[in-house]
Amino acid sequence: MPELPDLHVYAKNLNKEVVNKNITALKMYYKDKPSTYFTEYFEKIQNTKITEINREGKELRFLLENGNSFNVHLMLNGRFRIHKTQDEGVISSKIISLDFEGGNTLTISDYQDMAKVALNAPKSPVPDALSEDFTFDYFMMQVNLSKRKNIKGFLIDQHIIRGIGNAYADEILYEAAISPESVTGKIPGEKLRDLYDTIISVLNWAIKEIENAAPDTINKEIRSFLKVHNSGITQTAKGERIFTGTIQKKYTYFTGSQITYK
DNA sequence: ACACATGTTCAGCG
DNA sequence: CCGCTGAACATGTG
Repeated sequence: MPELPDLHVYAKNLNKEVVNKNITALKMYYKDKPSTYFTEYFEKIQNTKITEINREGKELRFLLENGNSFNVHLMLNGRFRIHKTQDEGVISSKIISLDFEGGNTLTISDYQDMAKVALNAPKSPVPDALSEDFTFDYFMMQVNLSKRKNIKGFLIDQHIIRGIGNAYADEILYEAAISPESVTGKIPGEKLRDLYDTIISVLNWAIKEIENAAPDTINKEIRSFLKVHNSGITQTAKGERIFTGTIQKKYTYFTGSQITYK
């Protein structure tokens, strides 16, 4: 559920809660895996400290004082919680927990069991949408490699750009006035420049909105400020009627003011 | 009570 | 090879 802006805020707030506290115990709750599968995790994550939590695409990377790291991907329904260690029994669908000195525990839970943890994951070569590596030249190179691809499919493809999901793809395309049914290679050059700039501005705008609405959150879904991808409204602030439909297998919100290039 | 919400991987088709 | 489609995962929130 969370996308780049949500995860950005979660990472910032998790830093405030768990950095520089000794990890006294690691607990892993995976089913269908022998306990030896996780021996390495226990060796490398316990009795050290988290020094920094960074967001990379839709994952958070936890850097440890002993030089190791682990990545967390929440997938559709994963959730971070911080609670008293003694309250672990009331949390259901646990994936992994880290107990900290002082009596708090960070738990990642997921009722679908899809959230992923990866020890010492290699850095992805694909640029994050808000990283310096995501340049206009890179963006145009990828456009030229995917000329026949649907533009919404292009934006949410994590092998092209990391971090954009279903909701923000709709917001970006609305703001850039490009229909989600457009074909990437048919969009004119100046609109591609707009689109590139809009990706960055919409994501940064959303981070600010979420920080204002929920300054300390590590798991809330703030979506009510979205201009089109919003089930609570039937028209935009400009009075455009909002249509919905399935595009690229994803439930999509759009308006008639967005131009289709195909 | 019920609509709505999301990401990834893999197999298969044209 | 490229791009699209469906299946599977399963329940919380308002």
